[in-house]
Amino acid sequence: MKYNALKGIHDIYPPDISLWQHIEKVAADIFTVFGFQEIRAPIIESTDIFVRSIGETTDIVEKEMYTFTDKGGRRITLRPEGTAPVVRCYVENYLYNLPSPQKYFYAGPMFRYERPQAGRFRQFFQIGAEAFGVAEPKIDAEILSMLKLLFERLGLRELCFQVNSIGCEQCRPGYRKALVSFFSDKLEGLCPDCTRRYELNPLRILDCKVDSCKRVRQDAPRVTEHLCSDCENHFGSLLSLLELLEVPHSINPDMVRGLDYYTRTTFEVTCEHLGAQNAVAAGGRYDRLVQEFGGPPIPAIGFAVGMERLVSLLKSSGEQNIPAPRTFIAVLGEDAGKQGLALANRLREQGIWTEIGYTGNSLKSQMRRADRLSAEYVLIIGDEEIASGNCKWKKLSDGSQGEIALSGVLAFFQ
RNA sequence: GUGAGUGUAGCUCAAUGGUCAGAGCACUGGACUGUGGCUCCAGUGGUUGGGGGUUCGAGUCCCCUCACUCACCCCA
Repeated sequence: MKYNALKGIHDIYPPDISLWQHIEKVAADIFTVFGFQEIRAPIIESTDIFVRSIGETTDIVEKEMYTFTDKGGRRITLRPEGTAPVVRCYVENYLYNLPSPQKYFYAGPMFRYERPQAGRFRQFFQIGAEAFGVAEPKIDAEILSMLKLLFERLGLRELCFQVNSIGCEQCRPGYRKALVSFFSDKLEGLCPDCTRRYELNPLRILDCKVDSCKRVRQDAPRVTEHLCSDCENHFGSLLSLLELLEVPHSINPDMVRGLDYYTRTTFEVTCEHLGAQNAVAAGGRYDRLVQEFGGPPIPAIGFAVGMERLVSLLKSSGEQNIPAPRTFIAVLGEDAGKQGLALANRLREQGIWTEIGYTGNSLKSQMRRADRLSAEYVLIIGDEEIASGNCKWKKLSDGSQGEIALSGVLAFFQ
């Protein structure tokens, strides 16, 4: 019987894994200098947590969640995103009593039951960050410049930073009304999906890809023109801070995020080389969620980076650094096999990556394997070497070789 | 959930309905009894995704099914 991984769920293994590790390391380093600390929230939570935060009528909650009942009859869901568990943790453990702001980052798998396509999987990894306790747009700008630095460090170019403000509970209802009245006499020009959106969530008509909908909405009211004065000031200062921090960006008033908890600032980082799923990172402010989860009214903002999308961009844009062993021990014969193994062990104890050949293989094939591994040195041990107490070394990059005492090998590599 | 496309060796791909389904790469060995890359030679590797049908004959045509891919939708 041959088994396959589940649809939309992929293994990650060498050589790709080194790229994943590299991204995770660079991200952790950058987040750390911005004062973010790692947080590890569970992968499964009560279903309710996601329903309440993401929104009952969103697609994620309505049809994309992996939900089951556990043996105790509890409704459980595999997290479809990372913010809700972090907020739950923040509130449950009274982390708002710690000095503000509290800033966290996380990395791990998320799950959504969707039809897989380029850049979209049922299990996908996100690296995300959340900052609690600052209402000022300063932190919004910091977060965006942190993302800019991350992508720069990873060597990514041609990214497009888009920002928007979708207002707050004060001004959004008014904007929604304005949209509804704008579209009320234009319904026949909209696609079937948008006529449904008109009822449920008219803001989503703004990011429909159908041409006729694009035409119909051309003169639709802009969210940025319907902000209350607080939101307008907030957005205005964010834009000027982005100038100050030299984060190139464009304002996209049609950008509507799919999660209900967002307020004010929303943003997306997209790349045209990604295909239909072109967002490599996205996020926004969620000033009401902590309170919604039973905490005090604490503002917050966060984002998530899509690992698979990032990996695919990095794979197509640069060459990978595949890690290589420092030395390869080629052995000829039983005794040499044993001595080589013992030597390998001593080298490894010193933190030197050592590979060893197996006596069944010819020297030629062992050399070939050392070459394929890109080992820096090969040590050759056979009967002659055991008898003389020396072994041969060869540097593969230039072919130079020589002899050293078996007892001096450790020093040779240090 | 809807639509389209593709399934042949580990990978990338050939093969008018007609001998035994091939090539390159990779892997193993040899040429070079103990020295990698380059070259040459050989070997390993296939239920042509699975099932049914048409036919003297199916990798090729038809039907069903499964898987994958892309797009819609949705989103990281």
